[in-house]
Amino acid sequence: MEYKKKVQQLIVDLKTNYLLSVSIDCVIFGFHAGQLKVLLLRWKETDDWCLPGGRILHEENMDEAAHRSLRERTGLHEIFLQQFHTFGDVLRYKNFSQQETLLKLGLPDDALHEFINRDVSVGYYALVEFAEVTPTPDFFTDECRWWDVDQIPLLLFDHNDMIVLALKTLRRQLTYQPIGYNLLPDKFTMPDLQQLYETILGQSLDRRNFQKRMLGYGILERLEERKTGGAHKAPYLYRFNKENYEKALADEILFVG
Amino acid sequence: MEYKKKVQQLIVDLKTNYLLSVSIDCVIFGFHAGQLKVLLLRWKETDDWCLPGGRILHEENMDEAAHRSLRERTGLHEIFLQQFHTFGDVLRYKNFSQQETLLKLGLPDDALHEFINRDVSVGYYALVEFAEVTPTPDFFTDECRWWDVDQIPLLLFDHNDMIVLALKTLRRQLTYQPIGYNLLPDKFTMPDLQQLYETILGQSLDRRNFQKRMLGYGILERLEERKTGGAHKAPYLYRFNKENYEKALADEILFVG
DNA sequence: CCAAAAGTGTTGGAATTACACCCATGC
DNA sequence: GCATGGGTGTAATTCCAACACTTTTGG
Repeated sequence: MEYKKKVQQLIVDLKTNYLLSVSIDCVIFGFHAGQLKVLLLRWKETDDWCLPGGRILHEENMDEAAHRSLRERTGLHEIFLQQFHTFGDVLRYKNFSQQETLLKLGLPDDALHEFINRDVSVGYYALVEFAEVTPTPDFFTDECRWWDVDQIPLLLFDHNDMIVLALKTLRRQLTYQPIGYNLLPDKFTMPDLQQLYETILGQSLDRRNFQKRMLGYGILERLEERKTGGAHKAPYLYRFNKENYEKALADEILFVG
Repeated sequence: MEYKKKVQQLIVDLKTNYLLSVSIDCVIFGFHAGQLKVLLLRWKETDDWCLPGGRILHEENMDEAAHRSLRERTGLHEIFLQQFHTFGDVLRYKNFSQQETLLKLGLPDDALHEFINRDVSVGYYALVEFAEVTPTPDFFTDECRWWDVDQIPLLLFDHNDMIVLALKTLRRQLTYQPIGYNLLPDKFTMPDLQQLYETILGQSLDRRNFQKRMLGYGILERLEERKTGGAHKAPYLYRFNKENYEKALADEILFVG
């Protein structure tokens, strides 16, 4: 069988070209229609969803491996990517019927230990611009799509835990670093930015105070243009001042919270 | 040669019983005489120092592996231990002459790739009570001792980077979580606690404001006793209220900063 | 009795929160 | 013209930082 052969080949490839015992999992956050979203993959022939992941080549930095995996799943090149935790429990492989999966992949039972080892997995989270992503499944999956962060189903392995912790880390980061450069389009309105913050934090903020605060950090440039087409008063458009934005990222000032 | 044989045995042991490609490094902080200290190991027959580390057994949770390593190096059982970053650059193995090391260990050149692989390393930091530690070298080292955190020499691998980042993480943690339970003896004075904070933060704090703040969090219990024997006015002794302390740890309130 | 450390409260300023009115646009 | 959302400033409060005097103890 052609397919079976390909899987065997893949396993050999994994064993020879990649670091053993370590994998990478990515929580890719996007923002659309007032909702924070996460990109998930569905395993072939199943209803089982999981996070996109990858492995590390022998001569490759771990961060580069994460970027590479992300590129493959989203088509994006320059993305904000950050390690948030490394998961090393033996029991990570819950919610997963190995037998069943092997069956579906058309593999013999004894391929089991070749296929799913006990790995340590390094969790990264990424912030990407929703509209620019082209979700792309990999060899083992046949669907890749966005899920609302508050409607995630039961995932394979410990991937639900990963999303929870990634979100927690993101919220914390929001309190000492600016966020938005990687989640919003180039030009955006103040209400857009506020909605992003509110969505991530899960609470509403005062419009006027929020604006004062954001402008106070000097990371925003107001453009001459306004956003037209809305049913109401046209809001100004803003753009991030990349230089000051980077400076704020480095300084780790207290932001919101 | 007896020694050589033992090394070969160790390598076999590593390859069969432990996860490949993943290691653990621990930055163990202690506090003594107004100084923050880190526990370092010196490689046999060299002046090369490095952090204590370990590896993960196949059926062992990563956190347990870290605890086990720590137990072996310090003799301590219940320690505060926290993962802070995972280091995955290919160039982690700087400041390290493999040739030289193999020579000193009395191993042939071709043992090189068996011995030092390119690993991903998970960094943990620990907070321990200085007085209760019994520093213990391992097989590859013949000295284990405390170093002042601001007098660390050039270490093997990327271990200097690890200490810097561990300290940075510790300082950040100090701003949203209480610290002290694992670094101070059971009973301590307010000036003791303040000195700890000042040492970690690297800055002096106002005595009165500090006390107000700490008492405000309700994590301290003042005892009837006072610390006698000092040349001056006897300060009160305090003890952490474990329950409230744990609650504060979980709540992640804003503390100092 | 003097030096050195510890105990304790108050006050002023800065930062944060709360809050209200006017303006533009599409229907 | 009206409903909806966007733009803007001020007053009240809270939080934090600065600060000084008294007490105890050993020498």
